[in-house]
Amino acid sequence: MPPRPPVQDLARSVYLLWGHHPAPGRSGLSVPGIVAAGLEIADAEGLDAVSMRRVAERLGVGAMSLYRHVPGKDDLTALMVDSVYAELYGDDVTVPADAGDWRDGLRLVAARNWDLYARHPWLLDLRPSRPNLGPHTSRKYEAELRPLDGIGLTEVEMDAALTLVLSHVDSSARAARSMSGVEASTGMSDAEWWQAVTPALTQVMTDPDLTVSARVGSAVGAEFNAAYSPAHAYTWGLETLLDGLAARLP
Amino acid sequence: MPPRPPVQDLARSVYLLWGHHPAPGRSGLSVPGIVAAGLEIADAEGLDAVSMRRVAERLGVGAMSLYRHVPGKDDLTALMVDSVYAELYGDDVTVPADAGDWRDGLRLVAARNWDLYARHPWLLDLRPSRPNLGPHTSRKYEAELRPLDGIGLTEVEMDAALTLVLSHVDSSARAARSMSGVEASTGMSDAEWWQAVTPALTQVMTDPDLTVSARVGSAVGAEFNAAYSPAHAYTWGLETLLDGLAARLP
DNA sequence: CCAGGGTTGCGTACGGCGTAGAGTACGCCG
DNA sequence: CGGCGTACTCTACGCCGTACGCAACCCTGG
Repeated sequence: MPPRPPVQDLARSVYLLWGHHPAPGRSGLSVPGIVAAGLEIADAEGLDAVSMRRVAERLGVGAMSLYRHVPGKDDLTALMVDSVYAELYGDDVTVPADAGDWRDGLRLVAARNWDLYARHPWLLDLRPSRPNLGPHTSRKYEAELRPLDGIGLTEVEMDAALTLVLSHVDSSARAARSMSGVEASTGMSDAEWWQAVTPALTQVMTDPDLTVSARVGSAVGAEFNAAYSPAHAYTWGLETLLDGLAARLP
Repeated sequence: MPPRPPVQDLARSVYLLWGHHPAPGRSGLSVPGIVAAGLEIADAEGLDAVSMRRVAERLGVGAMSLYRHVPGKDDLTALMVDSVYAELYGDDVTVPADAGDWRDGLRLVAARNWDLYARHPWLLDLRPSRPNLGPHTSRKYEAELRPLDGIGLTEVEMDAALTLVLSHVDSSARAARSMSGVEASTGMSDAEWWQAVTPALTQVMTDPDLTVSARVGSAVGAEFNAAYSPAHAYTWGLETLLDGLAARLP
């Protein structure tokens, strides 16, 4: 059982996210610089490669120097997340709502998040935790709720609807990465992996009950090797969701 | 860049999942025993508490002894996951399909997964990776696809529809845990956390654009403190999804 | 110009992790 | 009872996050 963090630390984390951080010292070290270094490492080598020592090394500084500016690794990660969320809609929280009707708004929301995952796949590796309360995260939430405002949903339903859309994007992006991108972190493409695993699998998986999944699996596999586009699964799921939401409107 | 795992290791992992493991040695150490120990630790203290040393300690054995039976930590985790999936439908892959029409089938699938997350919250902490190809995972997939068979969807759509439902359960379960359960791993309840964070947040979050999210946030918060049930968000989202799927049928 | 002191940065160290590889002790078979 | 193969364990390596205390620096007051 870890010791409970003092209230003061939680407050400090909030202040830090909202820009209350010390001015650069004599080595030029600053919170934005540290976050930028972390982002470069994460974008290039994945989340696991981001350690305090690596970040410090990239900045030409001792590992412990970072702690003058950032309380710890978790706060650094939170800062990184909040930082990339700034890319979504610029500073304009009305972007999704201005895209058209509520369906167009949600399509834009989904597309922007989809693209963000493509640029920063490490976002998919974050461990679930408390909500991140940074400024850009807040504006993201605001911007993404707005297209749902005034169309007949309760507040709680608005939140649930948005969550539905975002979690679909999340899982689609995960599937897409698993198909085309984990090579960067494992040194092995998805095709190579399947090729390596299939012999053992066919030898051992003799379960006669697996009729439907065998058919579906081979169909999906066929599409994979052909021109299967995870973007298609993403779009299909999104439109399905939107139809479901439409059925919930007055 | 980590070294790519030899093909042989991947095959070994598959064999291991499907029950090809050495007989217990003189200290009684066996793969099922190791997995059981890991599960007890994970259920009681979360996934982070499961280290090779802890598992070995619980079995009264040296840490390295585990490696005679299990190639490494990742394989142990995969075994743990496959093991809990056995709880879902027993050995009967027809359970969801027998629940009624396809909607009832998916409702049952969702409910069983929801309950599984309640029993084993650490499932939410798994890092996304390659699919787990164990026997119970395979039967899970089969069982959950069956209610979708023959209702007019293509194979690829069947897979997408199932993914939609499962990812909704996943994100709902995550929200539910964040509301009522992270205390076990952080030593602090959600209410305490909000209470600790709110003062700093209100002081710093003065963004005038946050109109909709302020309203939604406070509405959701009000429901939280009252009789808000994450189960409601789960049910609402599920029914929305099912309506959307219905609209996709011929 | 110098002295003092507070701030900033860093070196060392601790306790953890996963696990490679060499060493040990056990049980079985002859 | 001897010997041997295997099941287990020990030590060690290179990582991790970070507590602690010292050193180097800048800024201020004289």
